[in-house]
Order: sequence, then structure tokens, then C-alpha cells
Amino acid sequence: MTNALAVLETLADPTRRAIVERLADGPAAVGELARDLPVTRSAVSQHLQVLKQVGLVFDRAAGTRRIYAVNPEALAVVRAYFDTFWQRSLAAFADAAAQAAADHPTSEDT
Amino acid sequence: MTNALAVLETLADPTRRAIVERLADGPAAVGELARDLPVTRSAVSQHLQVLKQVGLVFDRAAGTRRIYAVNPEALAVVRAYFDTFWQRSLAAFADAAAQAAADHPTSEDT
DNA sequence: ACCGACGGTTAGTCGTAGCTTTCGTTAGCC
DNA sequence: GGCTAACGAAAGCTACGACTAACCGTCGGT
Repeated sequence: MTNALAVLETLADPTRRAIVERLADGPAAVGELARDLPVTRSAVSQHLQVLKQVGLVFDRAAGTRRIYAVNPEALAVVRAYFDTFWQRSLAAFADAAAQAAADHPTSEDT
Repeated sequence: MTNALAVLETLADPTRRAIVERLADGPAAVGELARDLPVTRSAVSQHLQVLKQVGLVFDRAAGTRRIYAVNPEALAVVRAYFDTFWQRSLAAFADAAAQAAADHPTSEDT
């Protein structure tokens, strides 16, 4: 899937963001992640399910542990979304500035 | 301010995102925005206050109306955030792949 | 000077996301 | 075969965020 909006909403939660930021430095198990966070392992596990559902992370069974890692592609999608979003806003900003200049011109123009 | 995390959390709400996306195509007043949304003007107004607080939009008084417009710089900050975030995840992904290849090599890796 | 359009503010309601607790399951180890 | 560590699942609670409704201020028209 890797929907840009879904990923965006998922990344809004501070705990979930902390998890993904941690995983962006390398794969880790649930226990390791929970050790550095102010929540229980259960909460971390639940967050990981959500993250997995939107395609932000994927897991790999390693004995009794589960190693989670980020999916760069999902982040690339959000990156692209904000890229075009930003450019659109830039164009609108330039238009608005030009409009304002036409409405009440100053010495700055021409 | 234009904090990347604050902007990110603000943009997680669908209604707020719709507002900013609309403003990314050009400035608009509160009434115009509310007309295209399934919520009341009051809700739109409240959202605009939040958006203004994080620096995503700015307003300009025009008689009895208030014209809102996006601040491209705020979006640029989030864009940059995801840019580095994505690159970090890419590096971690490459490392993990190399590690996996070293652990159980196949014919794919020379 | 009145009146209507346009917005911001406040109080209050409702849904839901995030969290903990408890329990069930599976894999490694003695 | 028990025992423990590591997770996931289900249930329940709590707090917060989004929304509406009602009210007040303000600018512009006539």
C-alpha cells in the first residue's frame, strides 16, 4: 500500500515517531525498542502493528524475537508528497505576492 | 517557530490537511474554505488558529473578511525533515541487507 | 445610525486513539 | 518435559481532540 496520507497520520504520534526514528538507525526487536521508551512492550507492539499495516516497517522472525526494520520506500512516498505540496504552495505564494504588488505597487517593483 | 514535528502533527488531521491543500492553490477566506468542507465555519476557524500557531498559515485582514494563505517555509521544513529521515532509513536498509548477505550468502552476491 | 455579512470565542458533547493489565502462545534451555 | 523469556491479543480505562451551538465583536453598505 504505502499510502502517503496513511503514513503521515501514522507518523503523527510521538511514540510511533520515536520507534521509526530508532529503526531508521538500524533494525531492532520489540524489547529493545521498549527499553528506551516510556511505555510498555505491549504498547510498542501495538504501535508496530499499526506501522506494519501502513507499510512503514516490516518484521522478521528470529527465534522467540521479532526484528523490525523500516521500509525506506514508505518514507520516500511521504517525502514525494511534501515535495509537490511544497512546490504548489510556493507557486501560490508567488502568485499572491504578484497580486499584492499589482494591487498597491511600491518602488520595489520595476 | 515552524517546528517540523509540530507541523507534522498538525497536518495529520484530514480536515486541516484539506484546508492547507486548498490554500496551497491560493489564498482564501474562512467562509470560502468552510463552503467546500463538511464542517462548520467555527471548526474551520479553530483549525486555522492551530495552523497559524505552528506557522503553517498566516492571515491578512480584508475588511470584514480574513484572507488566509500558506507559508511555504513551514512546508519546506517538513520536506527537509522527511528528506534526511528517508536517507537515514536508506542507509540502515543497505546495512541490514549487507548484514543479511554476510550471514547467509547466496549466488546473488558474487 | 441601523442592519446584515463575516469571523473569532467559549462551553459542552462525543468519539476514539493510546495506554496498561492480564492472559495465551511459542521458541530456546537446563 | 518443565521453565523462562519474548511477543501478540483482548478488554477496559482515560484523556484529549474535533466538532457543534450559541454568543459577541466588527466592518461595510444604504
